[in-house]
Amino acid sequence: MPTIYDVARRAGVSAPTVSRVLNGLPSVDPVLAERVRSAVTELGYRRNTLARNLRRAQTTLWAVLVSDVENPFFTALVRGTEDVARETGYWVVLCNSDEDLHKEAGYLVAALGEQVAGVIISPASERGTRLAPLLEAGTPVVAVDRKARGAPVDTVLVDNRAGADQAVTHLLEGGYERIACITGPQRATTGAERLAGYKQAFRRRGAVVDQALIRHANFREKGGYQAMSNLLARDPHPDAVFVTNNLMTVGALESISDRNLDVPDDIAVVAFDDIPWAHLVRPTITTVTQPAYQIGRCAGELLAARIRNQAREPVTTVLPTTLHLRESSSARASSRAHSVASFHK
Amino acid sequence: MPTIYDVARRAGVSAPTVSRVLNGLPSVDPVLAERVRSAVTELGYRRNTLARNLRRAQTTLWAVLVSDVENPFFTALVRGTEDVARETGYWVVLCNSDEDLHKEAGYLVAALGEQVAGVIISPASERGTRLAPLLEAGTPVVAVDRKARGAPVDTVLVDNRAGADQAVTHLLEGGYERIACITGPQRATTGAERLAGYKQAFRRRGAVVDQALIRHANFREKGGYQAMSNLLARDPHPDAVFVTNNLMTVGALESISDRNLDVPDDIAVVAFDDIPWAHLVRPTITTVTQPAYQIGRCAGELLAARIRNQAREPVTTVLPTTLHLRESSSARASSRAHSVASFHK
DNA sequence: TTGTAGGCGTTATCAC
DNA sequence: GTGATAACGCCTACAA
Repeated sequence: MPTIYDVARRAGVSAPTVSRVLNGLPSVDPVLAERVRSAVTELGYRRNTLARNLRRAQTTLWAVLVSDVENPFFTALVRGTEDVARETGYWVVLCNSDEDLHKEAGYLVAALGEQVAGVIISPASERGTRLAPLLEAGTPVVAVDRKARGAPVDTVLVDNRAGADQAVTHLLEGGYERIACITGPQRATTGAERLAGYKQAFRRRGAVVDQALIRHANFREKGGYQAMSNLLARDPHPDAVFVTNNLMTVGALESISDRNLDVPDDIAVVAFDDIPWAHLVRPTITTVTQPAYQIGRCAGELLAARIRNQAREPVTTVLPTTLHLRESSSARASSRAHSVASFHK
Repeated sequence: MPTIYDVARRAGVSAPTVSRVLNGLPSVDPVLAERVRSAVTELGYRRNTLARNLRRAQTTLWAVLVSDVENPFFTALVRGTEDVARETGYWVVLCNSDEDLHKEAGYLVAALGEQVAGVIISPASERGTRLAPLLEAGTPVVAVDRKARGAPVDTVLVDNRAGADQAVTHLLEGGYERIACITGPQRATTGAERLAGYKQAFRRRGAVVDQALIRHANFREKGGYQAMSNLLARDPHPDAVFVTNNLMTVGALESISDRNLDVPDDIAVVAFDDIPWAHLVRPTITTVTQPAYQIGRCAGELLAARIRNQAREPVTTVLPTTLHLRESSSARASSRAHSVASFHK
């Protein structure tokens, strides 16, 4: 494997000059630069990234720490980040915290050790996620999807409260009365804020929130299933449910199906997050969708900007959600004929 | 940031001894080892991975190059690999070739430059994917999901031909006659082998393959949609279709739905790959499922084994597929009453 | 079992 | 604008 010295010898220059050409520094004689470039191609020289990393005390890696790689929301998000990374010359290391603070902590330690150029993280916990060591070491960090407390970092979110409020208001206006909420772990801000939006919708209409209809689960299919089963065991059971993420919704729908209940006749469903291939699911599901890919892109751009300028004040970008009305939440039987019609375009 | 020398000084030993303790080498006096360990914790020392990488001329990264990060098959596969990587002390760098040979080539060059410890790849092309430079540099490579020609590498596959044969035989036995096939790009072995299995099913029954019912698409939803639309424009249109991957199946189902055709009454559907949340889709889809997570684990284990022993002969592991009979392929009207019953458990 | 010496390939610093 | 020199932090001989 040729080194920078082999190139230098062949081009008749010194090693630092080769380095300058390789890094595109302007202060090099064009003639020498050209000699260097041809020497590089002749020898088939490739820069040793490892040596470069050591010398510069930094890699060209971004660590993206998501809560669940198998959740399509995060996959789409990562795709957005990945595209920005490619455009700006970075690699994306994808890590999966599994909503597990220990696993997450392990990855954060590793990211620090590898001296990654930056970290994008959906914190497993608002308070429990320890970003301080990274920040103290000067590693740029962007929080995504969820807030991180006590750490002034760039953040990309959606307006969870407003999105949830809109979804639940839609149910209230449809005539539903016993509207349950299946939300995520309390330590994640998404779980908390979507629950807050749920409550807000009631309050604005002067309605009372029934705490007995609120469940906290783990953002997974299984958690959604259990929470829904638990809710359906009540008498009377809820006539509608707002589920705060996509995977829990799948579980909730299974539970409803297992009891041979009909959506929306027996129970209406509105979900936060997109359900991939929602158009193939019957009935189709009303959702609050987030611009996942855009969130990832935005986080990537903020990270790239912070790497360029460490001093900049941290910013928080809030992207909008969209309520997609579909069959699972059509208005109650009394007024359904009218409402359903309006859902067909 | 303390270095190995700071630790050495504090522990009253030399730097190499610290290194030995850190790397768990046995030839260290237990007393000294203990002194080193406490010095490490007292100083909050963390090994500089970059320097280590340079010295060892290797990283602790695995590059996993998949054809489509947003395809749940690959996501599940990556989870399997990731788990093995964690168990063996590696990081997974996830790269997305997007079935694009140029993008793939770019990542392969980068992997070489970063001196990753190993590469797991689902080659975008049987012949076009250039693994030679990696292999010449001594980088362990495992091909996954698809074969790579001209490169003797460990490989993890499923029996695509048998799986496809089984699926199509099922349709033939159900009384379907004009069975179309939507398969992937010819350069990917999965596309070719599943098509071969389709043809094999016909031949074994002495039936004739109608080339006009075969379409090649890009393994994406859109490709499946277009191919299906094209097939449905025929008169008479096919009475069944075998689609060779999950995303194309989604597209095909959309196309069928757009024409207001009924599955399986107007056209039966059998898909290769699992459809996530297949149980929520109506009608439920008959699928040939692959053990995606296991494939990923297996690839990870082969990679770890090859890193330990470069000399070992390359092996190919073939995992089985499973045909899941569901509603979308129940036997034709003439005999449906009987067959449907057998599908309900 | 432990320490000494040297180098991995690059880039930063400083003269010139 | 260019080159000599040193250093990044670690690990692997080899010698003791």
